[in-house]
Amino acid sequence: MDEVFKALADGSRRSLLDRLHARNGQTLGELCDGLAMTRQAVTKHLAILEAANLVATIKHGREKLHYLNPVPIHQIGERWIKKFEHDKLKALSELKRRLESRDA
Amino acid sequence: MDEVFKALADGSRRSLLDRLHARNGQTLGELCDGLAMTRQAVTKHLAILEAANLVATIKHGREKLHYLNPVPIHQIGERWIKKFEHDKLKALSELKRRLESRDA
DNA sequence: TTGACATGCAACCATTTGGTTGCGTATTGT
DNA sequence: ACAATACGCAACCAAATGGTTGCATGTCAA
Repeated sequence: MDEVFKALADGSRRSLLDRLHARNGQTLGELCDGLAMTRQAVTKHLAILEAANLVATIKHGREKLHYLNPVPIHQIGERWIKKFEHDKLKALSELKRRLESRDA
Repeated sequence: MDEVFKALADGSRRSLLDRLHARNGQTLGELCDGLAMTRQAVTKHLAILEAANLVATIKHGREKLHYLNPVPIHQIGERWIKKFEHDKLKALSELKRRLESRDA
């Protein structure tokens, strides 16, 4: 879980996931297009995403195809974010009350 | 948004949020209890969470009270995670198909 | 009033991170 | 056959990160 959070922490990596979401199965070269970064840097980012199980790859000849795996993202939503949604209003009103009364 | 992702990337910070979720409005000293870390380190983590708008603080005498703000967490769920949930099955089956057939 | 308590602030440190350059290797199209 | 293509690997680098120690400051209680 920590690996997934760390992988998602970087904007370049999130945009790589976005691009795979837009078109799945892209090669390394395709994923490099338009990026202000060397191919080797992109490789490192993809390796981190792969280690976090967010992308899966298969070699096809001399090309490497990258596939998005949205399951860990979904898990973060279910196992982590969900528990904070419950008390959204509760927490807000509690803070407001505290802010308004100095005599707590 | 990037600030929130970065803030959530650290396990210590996530556990601070968990502790505030369990009991809101804790002081710095209370949040330090049981942590294998100096008070100053905890202060830095809380500052990062505050900069990401994940906690709000109010000074009360010589103590500083910390309140959880779950809104940015909720926003990540809505604006980022949600769009990846849609094609969960689609992506999986697509990958499976690729893995099974070498002749793509 | 004064000592203990809760916190703030700054300098410093090691490690991690995100990126580079350079070179090697396998595959492919002509 | 061979040059171009697509990628892998390793060394290196600057900056960010996560932590520390030391000291200063404001507040409360006896």
